[in-house]
Amino acid sequence: MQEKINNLGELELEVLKIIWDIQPCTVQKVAEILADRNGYARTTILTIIQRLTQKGFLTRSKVDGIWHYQACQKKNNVMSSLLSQFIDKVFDGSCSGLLQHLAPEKLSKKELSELENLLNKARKGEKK
Amino acid sequence: MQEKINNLGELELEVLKIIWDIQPCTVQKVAEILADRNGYARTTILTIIQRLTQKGFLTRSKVDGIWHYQACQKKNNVMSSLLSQFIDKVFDGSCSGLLQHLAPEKLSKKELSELENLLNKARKGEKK
DNA sequence: TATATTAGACTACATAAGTAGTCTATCTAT
DNA sequence: ATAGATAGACTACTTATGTAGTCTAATATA
Repeated sequence: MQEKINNLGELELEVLKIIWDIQPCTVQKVAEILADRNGYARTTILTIIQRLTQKGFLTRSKVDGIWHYQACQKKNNVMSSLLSQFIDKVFDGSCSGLLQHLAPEKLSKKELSELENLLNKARKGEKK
Repeated sequence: MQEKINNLGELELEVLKIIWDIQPCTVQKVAEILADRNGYARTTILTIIQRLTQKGFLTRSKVDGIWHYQACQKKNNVMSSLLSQFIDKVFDGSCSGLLQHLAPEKLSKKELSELENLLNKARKGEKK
């Protein structure tokens, strides 16, 4: 169902996340946020956004002479895809492997109930 | 507790995994396995193993004039570290995020019981 | 011993990603 | 109209990683 997302660097992902939150938005806006957080130069963010656009993660439209960007892939899809690729690469596709390395003592209450939820959902669809 | 492992490429990890399995071993041995699987040149694997050694993942000792390699970091530690970094980077450190993206319908029976196990362990240590 | 094979060091080249500078076209305000 | 500020295109440099070749030393074999 999902396409391979092998080509998404760390900063690129960070920028993409910001855009998911505040889209539609300008380079300027994203740059401000990231400059505050990490002191990146404006043109660094510009470049990243340009690359994200090329790679098909963003679209843009001009409003009053300024480009406004929007994500054109759903956050959930991208996240799921990243996760499944990670599981493939690190745990040879086995969720087991991953699960064994999730430190139980680090899970919060909220996470615990999510876990329970996941388990229930899975049990339900089980049978076979 | 664990050091950052930011510097481990995909092929490097693949090689490291093989070495965890068959160590102590020679470049030759690893190269054979990977040549079969993916047609890599012998020297490609040599290079990867050299880099892994530099990066502190492997040690070597000469036996009859030939280098034998061994991992010097535990597989479990490396895996955990990779996972936690991934969670940091993709899900902003939240296991929740990850859990929500684990597709329940993809979990096998074995994985289900592991999940249950994890949940129990966590519940036990909960209280606070 | 001359030759073929093997192992390893070193070099090299490509691509992706991080990072940012320069230059140019606007736009805005004096 | 001119000067400073803004936005964007382009270029550039760096490091990590994938990929593999060349050259040399050592070993085995004919």
